[in-house]
Amino acid sequence: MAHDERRLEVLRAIVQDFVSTNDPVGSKALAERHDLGVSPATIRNDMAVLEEQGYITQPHTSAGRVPTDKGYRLFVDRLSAVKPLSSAERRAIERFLDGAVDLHDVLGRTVRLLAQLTRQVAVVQYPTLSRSAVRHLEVVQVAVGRLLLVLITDTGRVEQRVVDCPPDVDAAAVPELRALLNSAFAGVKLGEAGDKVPGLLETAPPHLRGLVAAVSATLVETLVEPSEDRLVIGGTANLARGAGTDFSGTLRPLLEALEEQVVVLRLMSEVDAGTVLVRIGEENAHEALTGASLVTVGYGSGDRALGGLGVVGPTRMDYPGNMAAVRAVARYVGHLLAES
Amino acid sequence: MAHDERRLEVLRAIVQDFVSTNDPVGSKALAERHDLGVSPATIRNDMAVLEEQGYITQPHTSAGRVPTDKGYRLFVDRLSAVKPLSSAERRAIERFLDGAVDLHDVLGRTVRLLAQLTRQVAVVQYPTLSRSAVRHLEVVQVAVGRLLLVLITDTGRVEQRVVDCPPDVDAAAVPELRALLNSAFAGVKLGEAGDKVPGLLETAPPHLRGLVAAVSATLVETLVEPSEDRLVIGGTANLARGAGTDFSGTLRPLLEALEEQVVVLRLMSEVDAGTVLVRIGEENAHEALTGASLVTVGYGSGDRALGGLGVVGPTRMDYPGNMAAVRAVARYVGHLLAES
DNA sequence: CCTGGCACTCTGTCCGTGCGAGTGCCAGAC
DNA sequence: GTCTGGCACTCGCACGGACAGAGTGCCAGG
Repeated sequence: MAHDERRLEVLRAIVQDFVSTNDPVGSKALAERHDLGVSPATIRNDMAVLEEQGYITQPHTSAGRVPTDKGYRLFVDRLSAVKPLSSAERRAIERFLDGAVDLHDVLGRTVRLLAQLTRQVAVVQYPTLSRSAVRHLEVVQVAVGRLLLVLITDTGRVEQRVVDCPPDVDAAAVPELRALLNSAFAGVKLGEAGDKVPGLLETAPPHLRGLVAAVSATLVETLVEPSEDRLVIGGTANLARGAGTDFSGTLRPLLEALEEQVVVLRLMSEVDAGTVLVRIGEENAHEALTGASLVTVGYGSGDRALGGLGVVGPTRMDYPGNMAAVRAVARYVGHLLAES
Repeated sequence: MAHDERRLEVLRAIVQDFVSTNDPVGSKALAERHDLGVSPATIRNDMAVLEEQGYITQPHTSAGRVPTDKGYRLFVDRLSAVKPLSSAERRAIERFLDGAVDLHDVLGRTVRLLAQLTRQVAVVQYPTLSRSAVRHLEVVQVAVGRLLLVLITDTGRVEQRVVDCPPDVDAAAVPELRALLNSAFAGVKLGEAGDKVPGLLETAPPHLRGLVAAVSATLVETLVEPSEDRLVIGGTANLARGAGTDFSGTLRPLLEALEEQVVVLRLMSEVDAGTVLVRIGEENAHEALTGASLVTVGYGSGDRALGGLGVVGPTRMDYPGNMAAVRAVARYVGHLLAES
C-alpha cells in the first residue's frame, strides 16, 4: 500500500524533526522540510490517522504533533537504519580508550566517552563477577584474626573482602592457604566456584580446614550476591541541558534512580552482547524512568555478555545515533578486556 | 557597643530566616519571628547599615533583604555555634557505616550517609595514596611479557597496574620478585617509596634487576600522580530539589565541575583533619562553583589527613548543621579506617 | 485520492491595572 | 542620643483582557 508507506514516512519525519527541534511539528513545516511529494493537507490526513492509531499526539488542541512512546517504538523497530559512525568518531573511541591503565580506568574512560558521544547520561556496568574467571587469589594477614582476601579476575576486576578467622593462625599457614586456593580456583568461573568448595575442603590438610571454609564462604558470598555488581555513571550534566526542557519536574527522581543503581542494574542484567536493546518511556517498569529512554547493550567478546553499558536520556533522543554509538563502544570495550 | 551587637543579631536572624524560607526577609517579619526587642523601624535602620557594609542586599528595590557571600562569611565565622548532632543522627551514622565490607563500601556508604544527613551533594575522597603505607604488594603474571601489580594499602585501598616486561621472564622469578618487593616496601609510606628504589636495585640479584626496575617505576608513577586520587560523589539529586530554585541556570556547569573531579580534588587537597573548612560562593576560584558553598574537612586518625570529605550546596545552606554533620562523619570514618 | 481554501480553536504573549510588601525618612517620645 | 510610629513612595508580581499566530479539520473541486 502506498498509503501506509507514506504514513510511516510521515511518522519518521515527525520523529526526526521533533528530536532535533523539540517543538511540536505541524503539517506545513513537515511539507517544507521533507520531500514527501504531497501537500500539507494530505499530510494532515495522514497525521489524523497516525494519531488515531496512537503513534502521535498533540499536546494542545492546536499545536503540532508529538510522537508518543508507541510512535518512537515503531520508529526504532521499523524505520531507523543504524547510522554508521563517522570515522572521526571511530578515531575518537580509539584515542579515548587506548592508554587506560586498569579496569577502573577503562570503565571511567568509557563512561566519559559515551556521555560525550551521545550527549546523554552514560552507564557502564563492571564485568559481572559470576561470569568472570578467577585469575588469582591473594591472602594477606592484616591483623591478628583478620585476613584480607583479594580476588583478581580475568577481566581485571579486583575485589577485596576482610575475613575474620581464629586468632591462633600460624603465619606460615597463609602461603599454604594461598597456594591451595589458587590451585583450586584458578581459571574457574566464579559462578561455578561454589561447586568446587566441597572437594577443596576434603583434600585440604586438616589444620587448614577451618580457614579454607571461612575464606571460601566469603568468596562464594561475594560472587553470588548480584547486587555487588558495580556501576559507573557519567554525564549527568547532560540531563540539565537545553534549559531543562526535557526533564523539567522529573529530574530529581531520575537522578535518585540513577544513584540507586539497583534499578539500572536490573535493567542491565537483561542485555545480550551484540543486540542493542531500547526501552522507551513507559516501557520502563520503574516510575522514575517513565519519561526516559534507555539504550543498552552487552559487552564482552565471547558468547555471554560480561556486563552492560548504555545511555539514558529523554524519550526525545537520537535513537539511531545513540544505538550506533553504544554498539561501537561496547564492541571496543569487549576487545579491550579480552586482550588484557 | 550594644548597637553592633544587635546588628549582628539582625544579620543572624536574616540568614536563618532566609535559609529556611528562601524568601527575601523584611523588617516586619523579622520583628515578628525573633525576639529582638525593637521595632521594625529600628531594624530597618540596622538593615540599611548592614547593606551599606555589604553584608546583605535587596534583590529588587522593594523586596526584603538577602545575605551576601560576605554576610554568610560573617555568619559562619562569628555567629554560628556548632550545632551538636541529635542522638538519632549519631545512631544513624553508626548504623549506616558499620557492616561495611571493604573500603569501596565504606566510602559508598559514607557518601550516601552525608548526602542524606545534609540533603546536599556529598563528596568523599579516597585515602590519598602518598600518605598511605604499603601493606602488601602482589605480582601476578597475566600473560607472556605482562605482569599485574596489585598494591594494598593500610587504609584498605587496592590499586592495580599492568606492567610490561621482557617476555623471557621465568615463572619462578615472580615469587622472588614478590618477596623482594614486599620486604623492601612493606610499611613504607608511598610518598617515601621513591627513596627506597635505588637501594632496592642495588641489593637485588642481577637477574631480577630489570624486572624490579620496571615494577618500581610503575609503582612510583602511580603514587606520584596526585590526579589518580579518586572521588566518590553522591546525592546529586539534591541539587534538583526545591523546584530548582537554587541553581536554576547554573546547574549544568556545576554538575560538570563535579564530574570533572579535578576541581573538587584540588579543593580537597587543602583540608586539615579536624578543622572544618567553609568556602562560600565567590570565594571559590572555579567559576562553576561561584554560586555554591563547600563545607569540607579532612578525615584520618593521625596528624595529617588521609583524605577529605564534605558537601556542596547552595550558598543558602544550613551551615551550622552541615558543619556538624561533616565533622561527625569524618571523625567516624577516621576511626573506622584506623581499626581495619 | 489529493489539493487548496476557509473557518475555528487554542496557546503564548503583551500590556495595563491593582495590590501588597517593603522601604526610607521624618517628626516626636523616652 | 536612640528608638518608635506614621506616612508617602517604589517596585515587583499576579490577574485579566486583547491579539496575533500556528495549526487543525473539513469541504468542495480537480
